[in-house]
Amino acid sequence: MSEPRDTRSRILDVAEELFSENGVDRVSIRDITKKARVNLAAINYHFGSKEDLIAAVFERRIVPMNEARLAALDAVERTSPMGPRLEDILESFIRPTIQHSGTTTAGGKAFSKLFGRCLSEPSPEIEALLKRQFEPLSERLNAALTKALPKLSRSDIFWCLKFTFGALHHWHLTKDRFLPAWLAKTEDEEQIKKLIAFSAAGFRAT
Amino acid sequence: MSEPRDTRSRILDVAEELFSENGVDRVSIRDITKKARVNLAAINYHFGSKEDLIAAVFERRIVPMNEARLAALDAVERTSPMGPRLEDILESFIRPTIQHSGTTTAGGKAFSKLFGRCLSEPSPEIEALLKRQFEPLSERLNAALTKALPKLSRSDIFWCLKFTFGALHHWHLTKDRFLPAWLAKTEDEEQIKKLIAFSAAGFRAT
DNA sequence: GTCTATAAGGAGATAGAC
DNA sequence: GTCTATCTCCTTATAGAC
Repeated sequence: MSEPRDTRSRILDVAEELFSENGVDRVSIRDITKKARVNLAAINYHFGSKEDLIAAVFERRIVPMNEARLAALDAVERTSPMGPRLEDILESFIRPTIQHSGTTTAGGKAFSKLFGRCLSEPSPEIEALLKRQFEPLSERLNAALTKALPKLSRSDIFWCLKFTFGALHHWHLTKDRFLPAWLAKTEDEEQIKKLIAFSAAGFRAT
Repeated sequence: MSEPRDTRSRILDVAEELFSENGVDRVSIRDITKKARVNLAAINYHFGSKEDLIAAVFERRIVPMNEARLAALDAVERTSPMGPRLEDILESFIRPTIQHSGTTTAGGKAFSKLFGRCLSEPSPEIEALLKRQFEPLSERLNAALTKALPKLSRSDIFWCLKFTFGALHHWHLTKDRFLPAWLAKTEDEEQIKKLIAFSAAGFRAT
């Protein structure tokens, strides 16, 4: 089970690893097919083009991640019919970040870099992909937050959510880089809790 | 004055614009020399290689930006010998972001994308460049924040600063993308103030 | 400093056999 | 579905004339 799998999956796994390690533009389809030990023509056969492969690699992670976020938001809204606490709303979209691009698997480690790359990637295809994947989630979060913080304007909520997402993403992207020698090791779980507290206070101060 | 300039500067200007628009790997030296109306061989003559050109483009912005951050930190420390307020420390590194990669010039707009790209760029040269450019600033900020928030541990300060930097960077990178139709237009100046208040509350809640 | 010409190689994609 | 062979194009970098 650790090696066979079908050609398509092997390509996805290797592509994710290499893309995040070296950047999509610096990885050739030759690099991928060689490492995956599949034929050079397999990528074009299974995915159509390199561009479509990039989208497939990305969607394989982001779709379940955002589904988990929506499910978590559903869950807290069901539990608190009066509207969930701010912290619970924030947790519903922060926690799936580490659970689904988890630090456990090699591919998971890879994904945050790939996502960061997509954010600064100006390709219209990727821009559309991001919009499609995040718009419904963003709408739901904004609605829940508006209910939890009735004194804030919609704009304020939108921008605070952007700050929070930025903090989350940058933490995830660089949590094992640029660390000073004196820094104590901390569990992801603890850092998530800190981020939730940090952001919640930020929202309330606005 | 709007067009002549020397070959070297013309290359830097055009490279910054094209790199951020299309990504460093998707821009060839041919694209740059053509648009800058200089000879194809000029990049290798003036900069040595494409890689060195990328570093030069990046450093041209980041060096003065971080100098401005350090100068602002010096200034608030001089004004408050007992140690500056948390908000003033945060402002000293947040404000230069918009002033130096300013939204005024075309090149400035370009820079935040280029920076985002560098953060998710795994090239060892760029990683070293970032480290060299940010380590002294990070040390200074951590020291000032430790003084302003004596109850926090060094680790907590480090991670909160990372959250803040992430929020700042992501805001800057996406402040004119992924915006819902209903969103009211806001000035950068106002958003900076919101970010300072947001982060300061986050630090104090930790 | 600037230019032309070219070297030397890697890229994505596909036709067509098996 | 898989493979080989190949087409076509574009890349960075440099040698050497002006």
